[in-house]
Amino acid sequence: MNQIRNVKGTRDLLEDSSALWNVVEQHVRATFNLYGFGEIRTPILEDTSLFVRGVGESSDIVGKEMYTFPDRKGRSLCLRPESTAAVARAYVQHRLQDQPQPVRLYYIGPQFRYERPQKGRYRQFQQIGAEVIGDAGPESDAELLVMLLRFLEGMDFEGLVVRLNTVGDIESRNRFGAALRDYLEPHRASLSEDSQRRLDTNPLRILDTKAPAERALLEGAPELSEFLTSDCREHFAGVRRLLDRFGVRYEIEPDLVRGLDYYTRTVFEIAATGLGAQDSILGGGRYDGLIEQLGGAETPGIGFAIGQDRLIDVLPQSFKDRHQRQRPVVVVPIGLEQGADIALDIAEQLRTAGIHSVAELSGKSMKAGMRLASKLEAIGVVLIGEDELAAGTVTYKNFASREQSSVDRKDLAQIITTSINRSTD
RNA sequence: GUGGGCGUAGCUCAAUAGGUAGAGCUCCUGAUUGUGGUUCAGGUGGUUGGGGGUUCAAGUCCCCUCGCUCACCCCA
Repeated sequence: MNQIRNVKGTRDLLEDSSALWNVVEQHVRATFNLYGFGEIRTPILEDTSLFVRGVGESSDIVGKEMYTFPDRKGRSLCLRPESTAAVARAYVQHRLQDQPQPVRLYYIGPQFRYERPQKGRYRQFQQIGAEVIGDAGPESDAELLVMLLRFLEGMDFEGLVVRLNTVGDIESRNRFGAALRDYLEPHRASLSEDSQRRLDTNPLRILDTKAPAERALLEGAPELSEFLTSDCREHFAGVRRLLDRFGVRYEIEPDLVRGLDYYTRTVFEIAATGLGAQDSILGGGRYDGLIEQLGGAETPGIGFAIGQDRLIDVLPQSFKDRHQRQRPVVVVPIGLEQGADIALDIAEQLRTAGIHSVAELSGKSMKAGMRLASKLEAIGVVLIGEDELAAGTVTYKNFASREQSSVDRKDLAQIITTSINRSTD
């Protein structure tokens, strides 16, 4: 019989890693709240047309990577491939324009894309994202990046550089797209199949090609920066001025264009080393036309998404060390009739005092209990046998010092607490 | 979707020119009846990813298939 296993491109996070995920998520909530962001939780299942309209038909995500299927009544649904479009949908649907603007939201949740898995790329992956909707100024762009860096630095990341670019507004993009098409059209035959298709659907995307021949050809191509409207130039200059003011390190990358069609003006990403080919840990940008595209009023917005799986892959060791899991006290009964009951009583008493504790319930030998305690890396064990039971005491053994003493049951929690505090000083 | 590498115990790996599967770690038990983590002894655990073929004989050779992994592509 063949074993049932997890679906390709998904994974189980066992205790060791899920603890780390939780720590990161706590750090997200703490930091983002500090900047006035509230959490939004949107469904994993959405109407397929949300992404067709929001992310764009010419994008690879919508074109070939979505988990799309008809439900029992034939409606086309999909597992969300990203969350910005869903947040924008919620903004329109719940009339969040009637809230004080801009609205600041963050989310943490799984996303799904049907791709060939590899290092740092999964079919179910987790994104941490934040969106600022309803403010068009460069201040929002800068503030978002400042928050992002505070978040990363809070986890001991060092030397990260933001890769920054502007792709202009719709008008700039259309003018540039036309010029790029005119330039490349004579060379159409020498372009890759993908690039030929993009020449018709979205010429901008050809800019980030890696094919050497195409890169060479692009050397002489018109540049996006020459087609920016004065508003777009001003906006980008504003973003840069503010980033300088806040000491954010960035590099301008003129060829940075992102794969989602909704991006306008500011786009950015941060890469990390140690991730192989999938080295981008986060990406984002402005999407001033998205809300309108989804049926709302003309409303600007900007956001980013962090790949949590990748982030955790490169999490600095010092941060992990600071968040090791709590070590328990193990309560071991010795040859008692109702040993498990009594062990549970004591463990429960310790928990009331806030001490992480585990009762040994197997009823095996005391040795087995002691072994369990060291497997669990316990800070100590509470032993209780006939003598202790009769005297109303227990024996507490501190594993670090190897000292043990007989203490009254009512004093146990207090004694353990002070011994913990002493060792962490 | 395309290409490379790899599938032997829970994990990391052995197995001479095809000869009937083994080690370390983990886990469990024990080393005079109430003391772990070290040490020692013993034990659990595999239809060698699956199917077919060649052969007296296949983990080993051939074919198919599945899975894992890395890269392209794309992106987080």
